[in-house]
Amino acid sequence: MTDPVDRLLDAAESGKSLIKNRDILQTTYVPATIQHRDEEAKIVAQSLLPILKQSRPSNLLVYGKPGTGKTLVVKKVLSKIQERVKKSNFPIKLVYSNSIEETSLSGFLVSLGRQLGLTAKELPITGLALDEVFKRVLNKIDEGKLNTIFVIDEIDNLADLVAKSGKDVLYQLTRANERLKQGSITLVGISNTLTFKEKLDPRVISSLGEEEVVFTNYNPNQIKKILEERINEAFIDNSVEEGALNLCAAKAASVSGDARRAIALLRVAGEIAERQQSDKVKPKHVEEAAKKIEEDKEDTTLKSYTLHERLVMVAIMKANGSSTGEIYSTYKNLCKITRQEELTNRRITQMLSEIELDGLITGKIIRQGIHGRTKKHTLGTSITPKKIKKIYEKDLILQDIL
DNA sequence: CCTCCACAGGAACTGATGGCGT
DNA sequence: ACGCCATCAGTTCCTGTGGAGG
Repeated sequence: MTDPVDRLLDAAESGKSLIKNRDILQTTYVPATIQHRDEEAKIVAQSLLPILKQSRPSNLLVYGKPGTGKTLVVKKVLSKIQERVKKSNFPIKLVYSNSIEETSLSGFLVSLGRQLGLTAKELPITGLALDEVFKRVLNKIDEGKLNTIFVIDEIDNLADLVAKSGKDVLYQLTRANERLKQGSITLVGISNTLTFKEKLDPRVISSLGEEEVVFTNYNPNQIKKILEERINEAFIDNSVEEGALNLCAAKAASVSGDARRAIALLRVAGEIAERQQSDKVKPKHVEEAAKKIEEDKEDTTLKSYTLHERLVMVAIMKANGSSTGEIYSTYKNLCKITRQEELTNRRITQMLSEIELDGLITGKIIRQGIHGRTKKHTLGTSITPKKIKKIYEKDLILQDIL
């Protein structure tokens, strides 16, 4: 009469684990060599040579779709340069920031400052004028005679923030060297789109785009090779079926050529296979993994929604396939039942397009002549009413309307 | 051919929040 | 204590639009 938990743990203990080194399957893991990217790595290194020679800061722009290894290559090259330069009296300070994680310009600048060693006291998250934050960051560099390399990932996002606020932080960054008596700033911008330049101030382009590197998409064969290398290191021998490997590569390549996705898919498939006590990772595990990743993503976005976003989701669920106007009145009804103050039409329209961006619903503009123009909103195929109910059933306010 | 519907979606504003500097 | 500066969710006001129906 064993406890079910014990039984589960016993099984897990005695069961073979297919994965021998989990870290290698993390997408943040930097492999010893980055395959198929020698050319690009060389260009990156080349354009950063001036720093190594201590002559002058030089900026660089890197393009490539997500999962093409651009960030990895840049990090790799930079850490090599840093290594070489360590012994000299010209140390380099690496600062990496991913703009997608920052919702505001000051947040971005503060994260740069923090990495330079400014404490919360010296550089508070909020309360300071942008110019003041900028000044403090520059002071730190000046005082410490720091030679900094700012790696700005997803720089497109930052460019959007700049455009929205009208504060030309990027321009100031490119010109900051003129304000520094000691130390220097080198910028490495990483962008997902080739067209993002159009969004930038031409003065920024001229100094930031001195050098450019383009990372092309991986093709299925390259993805397969990348996966093979990781499999060799992370899995025990002969534990991934050829068919599963091919499916991983094919799935990732067909969507985007995104190697990160392929690796994530492989990892989850491996975990599923282990849990099922399978002795090998099989194609069906990959299928299940793809489904699970998708569902997990949906669940977390659904959970991240605010009360009114949730109300809108429920409204769409109740009036699946109807127009903005109909959804709005359904939503207003729900507000009445739950005794919430209703938001304006405009805000709901905006929420609808935000939810669409999250991929949970699809909107289709339809024109009905004299009956005007509207958008029909439909739940995504994998977003069932059942799923929404399950996730929101714990929400006390929503209980009555589910 | 013109009109006019039912919204889409941009822009500018508001008010709360929050912490700094003096 | 008070003003300043920035962010954020939300509001107000607005202009734009393709085609069915007259």
